[in-house]
Amino acid sequence: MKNETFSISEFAKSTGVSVRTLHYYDEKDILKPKRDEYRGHRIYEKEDMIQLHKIMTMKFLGMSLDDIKHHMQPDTFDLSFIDTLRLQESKLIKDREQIDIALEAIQRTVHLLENEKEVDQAVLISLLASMQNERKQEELAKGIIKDDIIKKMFPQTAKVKMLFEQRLLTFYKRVRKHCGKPANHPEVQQMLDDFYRFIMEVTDVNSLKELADIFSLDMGDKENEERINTYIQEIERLVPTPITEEEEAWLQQMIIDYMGPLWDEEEGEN
Amino acid sequence: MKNETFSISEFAKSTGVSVRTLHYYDEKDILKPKRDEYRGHRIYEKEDMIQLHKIMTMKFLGMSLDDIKHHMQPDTFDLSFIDTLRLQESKLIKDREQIDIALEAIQRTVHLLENEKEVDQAVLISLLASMQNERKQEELAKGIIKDDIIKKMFPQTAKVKMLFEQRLLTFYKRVRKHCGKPANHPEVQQMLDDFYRFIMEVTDVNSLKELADIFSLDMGDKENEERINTYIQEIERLVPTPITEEEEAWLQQMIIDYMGPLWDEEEGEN
DNA sequence: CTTGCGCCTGACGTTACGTGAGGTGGTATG
DNA sequence: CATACCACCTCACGTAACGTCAGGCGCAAG
Repeated sequence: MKNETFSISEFAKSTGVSVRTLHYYDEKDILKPKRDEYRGHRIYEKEDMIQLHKIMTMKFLGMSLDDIKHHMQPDTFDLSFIDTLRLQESKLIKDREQIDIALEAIQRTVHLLENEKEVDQAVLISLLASMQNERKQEELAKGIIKDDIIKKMFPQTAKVKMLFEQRLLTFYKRVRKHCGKPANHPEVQQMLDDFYRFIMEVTDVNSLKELADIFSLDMGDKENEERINTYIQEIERLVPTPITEEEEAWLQQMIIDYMGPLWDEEEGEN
Repeated sequence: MKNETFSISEFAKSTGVSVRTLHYYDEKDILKPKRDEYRGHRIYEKEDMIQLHKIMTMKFLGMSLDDIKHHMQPDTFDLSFIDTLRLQESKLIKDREQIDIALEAIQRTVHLLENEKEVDQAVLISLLASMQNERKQEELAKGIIKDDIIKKMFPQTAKVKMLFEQRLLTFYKRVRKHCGKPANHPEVQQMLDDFYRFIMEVTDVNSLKELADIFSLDMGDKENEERINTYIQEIERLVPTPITEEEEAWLQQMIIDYMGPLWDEEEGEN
């Protein structure tokens, strides 16, 4: 029946926590050992060891000291402890998902940076911003764009995503490089050709026309117009444009010049 | 060439960050907008929007504001940015591993709590503490115990672990229940029989004897003795005993009484 | 003239401790 | 006996990234 006691430093060493931490737990009424009446020194006993292990265990599960304090009184775990565990579980799962998203974004970014020697900062930011909320973008798009196009717009595997990004990146590079040149410039033509092929991998001409119709907003449906406007605003808020307004205006003009004939051509066929 | 500007609240709304956060970034020299000379109001411009997106992106990757500040000056990402990303990556991977360990522990605990109606707190703490550092325990054991036994002692799949724990749990329950009864009591006998079978699933009689020899410490090898002592201390520090000293003493006596005959019996066979 | 709005600065609260500073009782050494 | 040192005590500030008041200013409407 040995009644072993420890001074605070002994206790700290034998449990592996710091003296300061023990002070803190005492201060916060989480673990209050007996005191030497005269000198005020803390005296830890076996029972405190068990309590401390309980604390460490709950901390390891990711619980806050406030939660822990709440579960320290009863001698057996009650039902509320299961609830707490379940809560912790879902919290941890969420955390892990966030980490997974960030990790994928990092890996994709490193990949891009390694392959392209000089990457424009604005473009990279835009891509990363886009990665941050791919899911949210997909959610938003669901009300506006057809399901089968969405599926192609948001590829599942990281590999395909990386190809996607590589292409966007080189496209923006060329926009920046050629901005200001006339539409009939051969390199501009080449750029637009490539871009068109890229788009066509994701959709087809008819769907594209549909999309253009939707976003041109010239049908009288007020409610729908509202919805589409907020959609565009949301996307703009989530993903910043990687090109300047000047470049954007130029690009828009180029696309109109480029698409015009194609449009009519298709129209003629029908 | 419209030169759009925003007040702080407009800017906050259109980017989705709080006014206080913008104040904070200004204070910390991370994002300092122009000022209205007279009233001192902050004036945000398009350029600030891009900068803020850059900040948000790096934050999303898990970087600290200090790191972010460091990468805010140059207009293109330099090589040090890749290094930072790599660093972040390994940090996130570590975090995720911790989360995985905690999640598995939670799931195993919930499983136990659901199957056993009343779980003793001390036993549960002991199990959870053990889960926290399974890897470390395994590392420690490597210097002392034979590899093939280690493999059986530390099962890989969560399922087997849960079976393991269930058994330990019921065993401790029975120890607590029968403590004090004589060795020839039928229920005690049953308990010891079950325990013996449990042990035999992990090892065999010869290895068990070896283990007993090792831990009895009666060979003169000082150095080895030292190693084994520190091993035992480490394990005791990591995993608290879920039973009282009284129960432990009783159990030890029961085991000696139980093993004695078996020992001799085997000895006689050789 | 008062009220209210949007903005400003300053300051304290948050979590789980780390890191001193300055004071006390008990012991080893000169 | 004086002194140094040790282990302990309490008090208090610092950390990261903001949230949340509190008090004050310029400007517009009632």
